[in-house]
Amino acid sequence: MTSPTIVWFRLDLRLADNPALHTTATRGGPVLPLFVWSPEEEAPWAPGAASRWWLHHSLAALDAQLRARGSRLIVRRGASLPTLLELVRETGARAVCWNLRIEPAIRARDASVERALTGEGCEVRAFHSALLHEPEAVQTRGGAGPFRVFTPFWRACLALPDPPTPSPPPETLPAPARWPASLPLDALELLPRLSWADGFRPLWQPGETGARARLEQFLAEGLERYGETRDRPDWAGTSRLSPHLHFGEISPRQVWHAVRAAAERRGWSRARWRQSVFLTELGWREFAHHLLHHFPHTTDAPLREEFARFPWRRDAALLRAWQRGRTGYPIVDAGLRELWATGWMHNRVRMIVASFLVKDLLLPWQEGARWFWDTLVDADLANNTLGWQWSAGCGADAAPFFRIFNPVLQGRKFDPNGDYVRRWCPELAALPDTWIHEPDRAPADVLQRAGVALGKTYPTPVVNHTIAREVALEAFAGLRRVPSPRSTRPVTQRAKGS
DNA sequence: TTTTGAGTTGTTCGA
DNA sequence: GTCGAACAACTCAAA
Repeated sequence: MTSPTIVWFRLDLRLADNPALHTTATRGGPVLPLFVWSPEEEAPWAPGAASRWWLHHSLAALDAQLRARGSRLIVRRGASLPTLLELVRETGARAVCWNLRIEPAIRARDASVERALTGEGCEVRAFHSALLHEPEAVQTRGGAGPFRVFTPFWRACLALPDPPTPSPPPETLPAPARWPASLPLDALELLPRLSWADGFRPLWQPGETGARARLEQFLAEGLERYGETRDRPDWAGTSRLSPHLHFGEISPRQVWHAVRAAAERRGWSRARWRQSVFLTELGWREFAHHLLHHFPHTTDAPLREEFARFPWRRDAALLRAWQRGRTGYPIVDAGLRELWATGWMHNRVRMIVASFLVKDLLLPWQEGARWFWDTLVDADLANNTLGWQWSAGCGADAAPFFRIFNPVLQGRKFDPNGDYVRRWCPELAALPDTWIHEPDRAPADVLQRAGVALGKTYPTPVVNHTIAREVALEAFAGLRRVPSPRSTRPVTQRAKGS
């Protein structure tokens, strides 16, 4: 009998389109599915509290699926390498397979694990499956380094051959003669001690089955009008696949090919589905991973170096007001409360609250990235880093610095009836539409009739947006006044009118 | 090498 | 109320 092979599950908690599992299952010999909980190795970006909640349920789902195929998930806790070596010794395994991750800390760890395992005479095989295209496969024509602008990056991706067709889940997985010990999932203590995550459960179905169901529902109901509906937080216009994609319960290749199949059923042209807004969002996920792969320091430091001397504020009270959804700007507060209650926030609102933190409050984007990291069930290092650097204007393909969201206008435009605000800020629910996004300007009698007492039942604005905008523009302009050390040009004149 | 066109997601102001 | 222009300058990617 062939010796057993360990399949080391990480962010690929699925059976279908899982090359590490597929390769192992097809070559015969017992399969040992393993998950190792080693958050210390991911520091300083170990999974946050909301991610742990998701991970617990996703691992339970994976174990159930494995058991349906005569297998099971071995759960261990501790440093990856000694844990793997121990299992190798216990079982006589001769090979370890996994699917690659691109996070800097993980890449470094995997490299040393691979060296050590190989040194012990263990075969190691690592596969790409987290992206449509391997990071090195997407290159500028001149070979002048990685892409830093989304549009040409995505054009280059679309010019590549379609990503490989996903493999089906293995029908059976040969079991070892004797199963090695496994911790019960609860021993990992992934679930919160306090019951703050109770609100998550009815909204999400972690695991491969839930991911597939979510995708099918979106393809049936959301794909057609995604371009128009995706910006409306009061509607369910987005796919909500992000946590499933993050944990690898579904792969971008599966999404790609499912979109293609759905489009072909509807007779869409090849150009139409490949250039659809939804697949372009998958392109942003690719781009985020591409950037993290090539610029690993950007998780903590701005890509545009001049932003390192930006005069960010340090104000714990302001930060706390933002985190708790008590800024006095309803669309901002609604978003942050949705995040707290559900572990997720609509993409449009993520941009609004990010712009508000960075440009209205002048708090460092890293604080926002940290908060999202701890509270989002879809917290993903590549996407989170890209999103925050983009919002702060310090990233690769960043928003121009003068693009400062007006939270009142954004609210009116994307939550025109105030349904989203009323849902998450119920203390404002009785306000008429006219004032729902701007309660501090509502006449006193309107507030009274709606039962709103500003400063008591709902906060007065923590900053005046008009003034905050001016201050932010001035601070961003200050970055330009100081020439970079290597610059030989004269100091740029301030724009007229200042 | 130099040049050229372009760049997710916006707001404000003035006609 | 609506519409177009201005808001900066820079860097990227490709010709």
